[in-house]
Amino acid sequence: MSNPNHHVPAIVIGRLPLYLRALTQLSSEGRRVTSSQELSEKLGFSSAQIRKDLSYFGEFGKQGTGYEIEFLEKSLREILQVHHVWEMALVGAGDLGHALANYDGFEARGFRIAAIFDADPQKIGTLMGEWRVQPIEEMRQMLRAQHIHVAIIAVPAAAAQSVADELVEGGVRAILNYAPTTLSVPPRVKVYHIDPVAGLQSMTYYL
Amino acid sequence: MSNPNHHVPAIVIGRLPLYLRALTQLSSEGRRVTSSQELSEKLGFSSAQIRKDLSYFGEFGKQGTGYEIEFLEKSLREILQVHHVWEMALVGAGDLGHALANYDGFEARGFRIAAIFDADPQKIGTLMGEWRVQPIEEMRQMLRAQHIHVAIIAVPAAAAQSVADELVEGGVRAILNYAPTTLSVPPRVKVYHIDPVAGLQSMTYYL
DNA sequence: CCATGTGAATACATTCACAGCA
DNA sequence: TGCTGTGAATGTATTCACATGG
Repeated sequence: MSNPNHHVPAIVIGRLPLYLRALTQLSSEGRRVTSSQELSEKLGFSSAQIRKDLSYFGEFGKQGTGYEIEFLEKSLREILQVHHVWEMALVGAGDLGHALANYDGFEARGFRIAAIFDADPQKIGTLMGEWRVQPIEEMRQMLRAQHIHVAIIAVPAAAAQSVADELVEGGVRAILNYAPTTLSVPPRVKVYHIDPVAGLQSMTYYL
Repeated sequence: MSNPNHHVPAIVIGRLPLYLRALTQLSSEGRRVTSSQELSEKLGFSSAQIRKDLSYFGEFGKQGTGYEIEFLEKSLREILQVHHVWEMALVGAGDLGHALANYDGFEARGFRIAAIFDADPQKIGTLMGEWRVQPIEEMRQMLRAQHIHVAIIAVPAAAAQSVADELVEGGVRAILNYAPTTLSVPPRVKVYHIDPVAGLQSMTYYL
């Protein structure tokens, strides 16, 4: 199947960033060509799965040879739309917000923090990394003015839903949610939830 | 199926922490009883799925009534083995490590940081939250001495694999990995990987 | 000959729909 | 009656295995 106009399962989309990450690592090691077999070993998915996943989007490999790393990397970046950089709003200037503001891994992978917001008057106007913390009251209009469509929620659980509502009002369509609570948003808005404790709990089951 | 000695799919285990989180929220609101329907609305899974997931472990509800929240909460905590608190090692005293050290959401959900390690001589001996940063050279024996089986990796990608190797040597069997790289560990060791950028990339696909 | 790309087969997960019981 | 618990039915995902072509 090489018709890109076909429905691609969400679970496949979720693996593409991992393929991309592995390819970037390989190319940083100076490698030029790889195979579904090698990626399989690095990532822990079967080689057949990798080939099938890629086949949803076209034919990227050469039979008998494998995949040209740079080409596949570029293709995946375009598929995931991270060939250009997305400006993000970061909401929450606590410890987590601070760590995210200082994280240097965003830009190379397609994201950049454009503004930081918080509700606490004590924090507004202070510097966090290279940004000055903005009042959340101004968030909606700034999102609109700067055409920001991606945001990170790093506020306590109790505040997360109202922040999400504001983000949606401001035109945000992708939310990375660090608050340990389920958000309700319109269907056009995507939410990716990060809950480290849930991850830990699902491991202790096996201990 | 009410025989607990049956194989439970990993995907089911992964949802239990979310059920638990929702139940804790409900009970903190003073609620005593809930239903698969209500949990379904709060969490976005179908009610049939919630009932079937729970049925792997026994019968927790009353027909015609629903689930007694406190009882189901307690049962899930026991299934996930978070009815007692796990001591954790945190490796990496950077910004992320700092945020994790100050995070107050671990303890109520079954985890506590017991020690923080770093390789940077500048950081060793300094205070981070309530902990003094320990040299990574001493990590292995401290893990053994304190019977620590759970750890968090919050170091740069380049250092993550060697940290993981040390953790495994020290007897750790569950690793929460924040480094953007795949770890290779023996099969008895569980790894839960957190990659916020991968989450963002899987959302921008849809924008 | 080697590794891709892919239909077909298998395995797994979710939903349906209803019997059974408070 | 109302909601659980669960076999059966359906729907999805993964793996198999091989034709294809560099």
